[in-house]
Amino acid sequence: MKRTIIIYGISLAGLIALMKFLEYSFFIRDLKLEFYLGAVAIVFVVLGIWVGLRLTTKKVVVIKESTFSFDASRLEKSGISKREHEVLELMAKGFSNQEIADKLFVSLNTVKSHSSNLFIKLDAKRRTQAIQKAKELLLIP
Amino acid sequence: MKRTIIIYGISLAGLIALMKFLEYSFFIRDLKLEFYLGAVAIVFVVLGIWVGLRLTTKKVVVIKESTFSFDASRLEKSGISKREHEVLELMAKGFSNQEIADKLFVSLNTVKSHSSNLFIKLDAKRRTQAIQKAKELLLIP
DNA sequence: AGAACAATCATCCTTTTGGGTGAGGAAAAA
DNA sequence: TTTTTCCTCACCCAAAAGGATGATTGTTCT
Repeated sequence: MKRTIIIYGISLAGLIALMKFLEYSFFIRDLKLEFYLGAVAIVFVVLGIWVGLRLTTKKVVVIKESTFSFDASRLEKSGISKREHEVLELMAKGFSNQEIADKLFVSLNTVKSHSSNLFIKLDAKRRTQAIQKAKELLLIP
Repeated sequence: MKRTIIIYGISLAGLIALMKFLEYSFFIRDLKLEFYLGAVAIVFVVLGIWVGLRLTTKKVVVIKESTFSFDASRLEKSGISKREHEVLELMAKGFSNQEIADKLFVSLNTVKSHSSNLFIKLDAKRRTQAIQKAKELLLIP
């Protein structure tokens, strides 16, 4: 970030110096003003685009994280029920079965039942594997 | 994409027209050439930045999906060693500790040691939570 | 050379997870 | 009205995961 600002500042200073030089050089007398202005415009457009690219590089993550649409058709096709899906989401967030049970106001055994069914439907042996597969199938963000 | 090009083209045409107008207007005679050039440069830098932002917004998703760079600085900052990172990656793929041990040609106890250290460094109590946090920190894809 | 760290492995113990099985009630589909 | 599906819960048992602690062997930094 700091490097970007420094590079940009140096480039700007260099271009201003170039402008000063051109202003009093023989070019200004030979070429038309329009061409001179056009050249300056093009240079600064390129510079602006470059700066714009630099500034946006970091936004990538935020945009990607926020856009996830729950597609009901994908859920139906996998045979996972709503309750099972809720358990799956909390699992992926790193909660234990007991914590999930508390959040959903059901017993620990119920959560275990849901998770067992999930593993069968997702063909997984562990919860981490189930999460991984569910993410591949875009069932969870 | 097409709209961006059209909008940019129109803006450019408008600015060229403006330049033409200014060239023959009274401003050109009153103001110094330097100020005129400076104004043009600023306008085109802003335009360039705007174009640069437009061009990158749509590419965002593609870039995120395909390219994940392991940033060594992020690893150092988190205090996670290479071996621990390997274990973390295999964990996230859904492998059990025993499977990870087999893949890395070490004992089950070693994997458990690494995972315990990981949980401390990531401030997690379960492997699912560790995976979740590691993904947030971009330590794993 | 000594300190610090990474990687390896072990033992003991507790908690969590997962598999198998069964069962009751409510809601939806046949 | 049956049948099916979903949600709920229980019990038992086995496997996996996790916590605490300590030890050995290299490598790297001071």
